[in-house]
Amino acid sequence: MPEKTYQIGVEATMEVIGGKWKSIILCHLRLKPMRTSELERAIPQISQKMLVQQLRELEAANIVDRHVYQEVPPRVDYRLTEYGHSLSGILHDLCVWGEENIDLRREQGEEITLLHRDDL
Amino acid sequence: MPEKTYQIGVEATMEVIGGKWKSIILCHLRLKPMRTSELERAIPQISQKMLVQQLRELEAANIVDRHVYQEVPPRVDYRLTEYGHSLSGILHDLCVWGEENIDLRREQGEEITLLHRDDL
DNA sequence: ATTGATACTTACTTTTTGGTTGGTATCCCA
DNA sequence: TGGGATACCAACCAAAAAGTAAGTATCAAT
Repeated sequence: MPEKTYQIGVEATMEVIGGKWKSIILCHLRLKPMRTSELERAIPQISQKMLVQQLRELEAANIVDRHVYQEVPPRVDYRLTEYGHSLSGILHDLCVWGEENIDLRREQGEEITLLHRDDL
Repeated sequence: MPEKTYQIGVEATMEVIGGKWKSIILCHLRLKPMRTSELERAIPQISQKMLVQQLRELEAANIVDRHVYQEVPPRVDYRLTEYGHSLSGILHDLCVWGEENIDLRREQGEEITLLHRDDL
């Protein structure tokens, strides 16, 4: 087996929550389980392909659990696993820091808007 | 001016610390100011180009300050700005979570190594 | 038999990110 | 006069990530 090495812990964390979409998805799932279509509505810019792909990667990392209801029409939701919840504090802090960053930049004259402030 | 919009705070945060290198650089600078050559040694996989490029972007975001000493041979170091320090807690948590993630994966049989555990 | 709803899946293209190589600039010192 | 040391920059190319569009599968209701 080829050995994988990291220089510093944050590298491993960023493999899990890095990229354009994973942290956004996780910030939503942190608050409640959500169906595919709900996530699509909450993250309007994401394509179906990226949503599914990122969810699969989060499942593989044991962060997200895919829950299938035995119903017709089909129904699935996604939720943080117990291990996934260990990211909850970090995700919260990332959201809050970003909100403050946006406030600051707007005060400095940047044209910038935050649409949905999830007050957590 | 074209208005920039975010759906959720974490998007803005990830613009600042996202990508392959920024969080790693910041985790080092969090502990002490460092010279270019020191950062190169601390992050052996990074190319000069990426190091400089990422530092410039962090400067532009007011996270990192470039400090030039008036000496020959030239000497420069980089350090977190006061605003940059507001990320310190998050950076610490990202490192710690990653270290624990690596431990867990090794316990589960993955061939995986963390070279430098900065005990903070 | 056709449509509607949901949740994917695949093939293909574009964009973004990162890597390599080879350069510049400054000044001291031998 | 020509290394050596440090920091940085530019041109070019490769690889990875993300976007688009269209198709599959299931089963119920009409």
